[in-house]
Amino acid sequence: MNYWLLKSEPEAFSIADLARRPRRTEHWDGVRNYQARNYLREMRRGDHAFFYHSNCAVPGIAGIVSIVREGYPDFTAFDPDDPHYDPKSTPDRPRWFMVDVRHERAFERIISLQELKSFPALAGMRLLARGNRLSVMPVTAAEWSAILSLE
DNA sequence: GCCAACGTTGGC
DNA sequence: GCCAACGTTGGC
Repeated sequence: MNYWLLKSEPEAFSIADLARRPRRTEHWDGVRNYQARNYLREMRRGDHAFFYHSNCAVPGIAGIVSIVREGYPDFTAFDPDDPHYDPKSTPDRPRWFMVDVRHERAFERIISLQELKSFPALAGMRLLARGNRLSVMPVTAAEWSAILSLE
């Protein structure tokens, strides 16, 4: 099993929103960055991911989701009315992909970015790299368990 | 709201 | 293929 981190602005879609979806499952759409897209396509059913809240009062990790459907074309790219519309992505030649994620659990508290930064075991974490803007990224098994120990 | 960092676009 | 201009991300 591999580990990942997925960013979302909670004002747009939070971990609580995911918990309220039917079967606590939703597609993870709107990724429009090639590196992030490639990571989405590497995800396998049963992989786990942290749900990270970005661009909000207390940015940090809010809980855990699992991958329940592997990469398939992101249909929001085909919709001219969608904010993530991309005319260069077509059903015949889809450029962007998404996965389906299921809510596993929300943490009792947000493990804040500030706290992650202060934890030496996480010094090399991709999320904390200078200037990092990726919204989908891998997490190592060591980082995963270190973060769980902070909970 | 500011702005640093980064990715993408497009002229050449 | 270079690189300036532009748009976006996301912490603060």
